[in-house]
Amino acid sequence: MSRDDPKDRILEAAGNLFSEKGFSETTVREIAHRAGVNAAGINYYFGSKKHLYTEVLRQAAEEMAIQIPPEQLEGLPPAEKIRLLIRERATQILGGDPSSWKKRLIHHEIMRPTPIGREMIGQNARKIADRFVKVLQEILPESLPRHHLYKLTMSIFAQILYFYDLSEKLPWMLLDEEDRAHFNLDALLDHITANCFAFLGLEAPDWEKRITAENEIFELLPNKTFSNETEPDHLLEKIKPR
Amino acid sequence: MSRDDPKDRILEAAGNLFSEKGFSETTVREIAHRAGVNAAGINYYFGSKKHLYTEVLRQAAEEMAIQIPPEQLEGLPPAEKIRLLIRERATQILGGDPSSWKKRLIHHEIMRPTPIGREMIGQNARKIADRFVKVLQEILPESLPRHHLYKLTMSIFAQILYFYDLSEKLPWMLLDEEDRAHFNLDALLDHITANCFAFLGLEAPDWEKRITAENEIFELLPNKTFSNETEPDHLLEKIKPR
DNA sequence: TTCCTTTTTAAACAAGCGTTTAATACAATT
DNA sequence: AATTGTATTAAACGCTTGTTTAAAAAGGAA
Repeated sequence: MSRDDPKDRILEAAGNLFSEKGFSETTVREIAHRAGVNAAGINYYFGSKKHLYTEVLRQAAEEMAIQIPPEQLEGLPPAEKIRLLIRERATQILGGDPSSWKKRLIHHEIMRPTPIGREMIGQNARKIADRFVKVLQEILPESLPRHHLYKLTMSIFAQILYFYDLSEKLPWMLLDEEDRAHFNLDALLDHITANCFAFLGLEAPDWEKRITAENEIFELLPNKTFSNETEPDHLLEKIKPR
Repeated sequence: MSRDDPKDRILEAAGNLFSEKGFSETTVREIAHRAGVNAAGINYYFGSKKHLYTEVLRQAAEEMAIQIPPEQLEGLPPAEKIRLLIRERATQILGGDPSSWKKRLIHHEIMRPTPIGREMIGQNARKIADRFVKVLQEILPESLPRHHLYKLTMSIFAQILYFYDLSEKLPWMLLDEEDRAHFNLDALLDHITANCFAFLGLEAPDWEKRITAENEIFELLPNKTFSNETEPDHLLEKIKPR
């Protein structure tokens, strides 16, 4: 991971460009230029543009696969498990280092899959969804058909992904500066959770009290930058580096 | 709109290809071939590939702008207004002719805007969102900050868009053939509405009774293929223990 | 040094792109 | 039938793409 290894420089440049403009809009010459290497170097190190993309995508998927260890959830009341899972996903996608290209790339692949990433993302999404469904089954009556659980899970994913997507568009969506400040990670997480809980007929837990307890768990996640002591980061600032 | 007018044939072919593969992945030669004209014909009729795209996009946006006339909403209880608005959006995006490229193209532009379509879509989305917010304001206490209304509106949009997106991915998401059958327009609309109502603390209306009344309104919308003979899902009744 | 391998580069390559050109075919009007 | 304006086409243009080539540079080991 050294800064002057050309291979790493290429990966870094490619990750940023691919995540911003997609595969086919990004040219190898552009990547090479940003990485400070000759265009031929990309084929020298990675064989082809496609191989480079798969490698970049692999790295991104790796980071996205990090999750709360199942043992941490053992024993908790189901309602809190749900909240933690929602928070895990939201933190994974809405939180963390906003300048990291890995989140953007995954989001890119979800929204418009390339043949290269389709399967990789699909399997991953399926696994995460099943984790939600399993917890939901603990709460809801056995008799409830499974598709209801999937729908609710999809609703949660939808909101997380869409709010991420929206953060770039807030300037024209919400003109009011003050309103925009309320679209930060914490607020959105609470909103999504409240939405889910209301749907399930659960009492909304006392957030403030929970948050300190949760943070003990989230400390363990390497990716976390979930701050609740500082004034919450404004999503807008966090996302668009340029 | 005659079938043998080359201009219309180009528009039709371009609409399909653009909506499937996006702007830059689609070549003018491909469009020309599918339209049965010479590649030069595209520039002859539309000036350039970009001009063709804007024209195609304009047609798509036109269809998407069709909405329930505001007079139809006058006098209805706010809860029903919301349900109608949700239904309007869901029908617009999830319903109708699935083979029509117009929905796909708009969805494409929302998910990954091109410079050409960004503003067009943005203004439209803003208008629709404000319509939701205005109705929500009738229900909720004055004191409630506006950003809550926007968040809820975004949640509704998120679910509609995501479920549309998901429909292509269901084969790997839900392996079970039977489960998949429950992801139809009616079921999803009920799910989204129930979700919204639960969040607002509203009683879920009696769907069956409402649906006949609604259809009188939806008859007026040209785009509708909303079937109410199928058994609607009583998601809320089954779930809500409160 | 010399020799051999690895890294880096400028240049060229073939293919595909959107677009232009100029010649042709068509249709209607005179 | 000749003319005029429109529609259509094959061919070519200029440019960019990803990739290859072959030569130069760099780096160690002997």
